[in-house]
Amino acid sequence: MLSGDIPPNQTIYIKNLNEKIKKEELKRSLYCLFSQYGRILDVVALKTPRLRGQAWVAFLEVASASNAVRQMQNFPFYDKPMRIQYAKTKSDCIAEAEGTLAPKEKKRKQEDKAERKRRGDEGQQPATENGAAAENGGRMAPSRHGNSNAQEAAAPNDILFIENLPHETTSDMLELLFKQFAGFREVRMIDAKPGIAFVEYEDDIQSSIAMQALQGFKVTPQNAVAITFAKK
DNA sequence: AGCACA
Repeated sequence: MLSGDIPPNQTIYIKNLNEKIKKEELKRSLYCLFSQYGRILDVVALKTPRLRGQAWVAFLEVASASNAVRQMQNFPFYDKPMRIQYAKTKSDCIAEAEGTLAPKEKKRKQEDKAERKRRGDEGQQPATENGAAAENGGRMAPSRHGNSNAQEAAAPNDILFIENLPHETTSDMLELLFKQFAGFREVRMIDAKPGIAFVEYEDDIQSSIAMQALQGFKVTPQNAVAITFAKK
């Protein structure tokens, strides 16, 4: 398989990320970029020597991860093509949601060994863990509009396709809305096709961020816009 | 290249 013989997983593992990007920004951008494929439970990125340039994005559904692996393969992100695979193991946030989060003793492997070596080592005791603590603080908030796209998702595009607009909408109105996001280029509408529009950005990262931010935005109480990438 | 959850 292209995905390198790793079985499907709700979490994707991304490598070849630009290591110059700060951790928080990287996580936010990954969240924006990938939330088009479905609900994201968590984004993990560490800057330790062994883990920099890599990240994990945990989805609620495996189908989302599968679409992401295919569609975003080699996507140029901060000038470097992303290499995406399924993660090899289950994310803690998912185990936690399933109620199967392992007690946190056997977690570290290398550090564990190092520590044992350092302190002459003794027998291990199965310390009973308190499984009742339900804390999910500090995690990234899930997307408000659950995007359960279990099927095909359009490939990223610097042009967005906007639907469900009121027929009175003008391109000036849309420009007001979309130009608040970086990289905005222009709005295009077609007289013969009311209710839709195309909005162009400088690149697909910018357009993704705008999409994420404005997805489901209510232009009127009856008109929550639906945004997808335009077909190439 | 590198598969974690501080």
